[in-house]
Amino acid sequence: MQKQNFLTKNQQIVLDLVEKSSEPLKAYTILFNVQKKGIKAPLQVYRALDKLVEIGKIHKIESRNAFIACHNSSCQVAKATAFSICEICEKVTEISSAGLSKYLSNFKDKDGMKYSKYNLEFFGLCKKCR
Amino acid sequence: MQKQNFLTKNQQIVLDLVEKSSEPLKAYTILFNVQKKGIKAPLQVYRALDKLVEIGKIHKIESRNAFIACHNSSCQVAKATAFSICEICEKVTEISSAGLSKYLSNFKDKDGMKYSKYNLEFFGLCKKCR
DNA sequence: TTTCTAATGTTATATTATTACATAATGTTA
DNA sequence: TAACATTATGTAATAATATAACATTAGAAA
Ligand SMILES: [Zn+2]
Ligand SMILES: [Zn+2]
Ligand SMILES: [Zn+2]
Ligand SMILES: [Zn+2]
Repeated sequence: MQKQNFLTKNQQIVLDLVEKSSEPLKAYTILFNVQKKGIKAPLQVYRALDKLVEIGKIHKIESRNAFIACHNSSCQVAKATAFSICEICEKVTEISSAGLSKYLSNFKDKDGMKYSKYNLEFFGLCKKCR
Repeated sequence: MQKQNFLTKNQQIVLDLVEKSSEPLKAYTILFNVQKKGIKAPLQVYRALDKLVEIGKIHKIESRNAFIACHNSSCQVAKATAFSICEICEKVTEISSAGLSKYLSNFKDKDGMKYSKYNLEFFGLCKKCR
C-alpha cells in the first residue's frame, strides 16, 4: 500500500477520469469507464470517490449525485464548496469567491450551531442557455 | 380533481406526515407510514413529494435524500433554502436569516450566470452534541 | 357535452449506494 | 525481523433511492 498523502491505484484511476471530464460524472458512469483499467465493482468506485471527496480532490454535486474535480485551490479541503448549475445544459462550475466563502464561513445562526462545513448550490441559466 | 392551489389527497397525506415529523423523512419511510392511508407505491409518494417541493411546502435535504416541512414563510417558494445539519444527531433546521438570503440572492458570479434558485447546507455540531 | 389537463394506480425497472466477508498491502512498534 | 494494527482491495449480494411506461380517472375549460 501507499502512504496517506499519495493516492492509491484505484483512487488515481478514478481521479484521472474525473479530472479529464468537462462535466460531473456519476458513479456508474465512472465505473463503466474504468472497467478497462481493472476496476470491476461499484464499491471500488465508491470507495475511491469517498476518499477523493474526503481529501478535497473532488466534490459531490449533491443535487445531481455526480462528482466533479476540484479546480479551486482555495476551497478548504472539501469544507466549503459552492457551485453554479445550469438547469438547461447541466453545466456545473465551482464558484471561487473570497467574499462568498468569507461570508459563509463566518455565518452564525441563532441556535448557536458551530459549523465546520457547508455546501452551496446555485441554480439558473448559464450565459449560453439564456 | 382539485384546483391548483389545493392539495390533492395524496399530497395532503404526505404533507401531513412530513409536517408532523420532527426529523427529515426519507421517501420510503414516508411510503411505509402512509400505506395504511391507501398509498401503495413509491411513485405515488415521489409524485406527491415533487409537487410539495415545487410549491415550497416541503424541502429536500439533498445531502440526506430526505424531506422536511417548510417552517419559514420567507423562503421564496423553494427558491432559496438554507439548512443546518448536525453531523452527529442528524438534526436539521431550516435557517431563516434575512441577511443570508439577501446576500445569496444578490450574489453574482464572474461568469455572469443568472441564478433563480439556491440551496445551502451547513454541517456541524448542534448545541446538544457539542 | 366534449375536450383537455393534472392526478392517480400499478407494474416493472433503472439508478445509486452499502453490507458483509475474505484477502492483501502497508505502517508501526517492539 | 516479527507481531500487530491499519488501510486498501476484491467480490458477491443486496439495500435504498428514483423513474419509465402505460392505463385510468377526476376535474377544469370550452
Ligand atoms: Zn473545490
Ligand atoms: Zn447552460
Ligand atoms: Zn422553507
Ligand atoms: Zn446534534
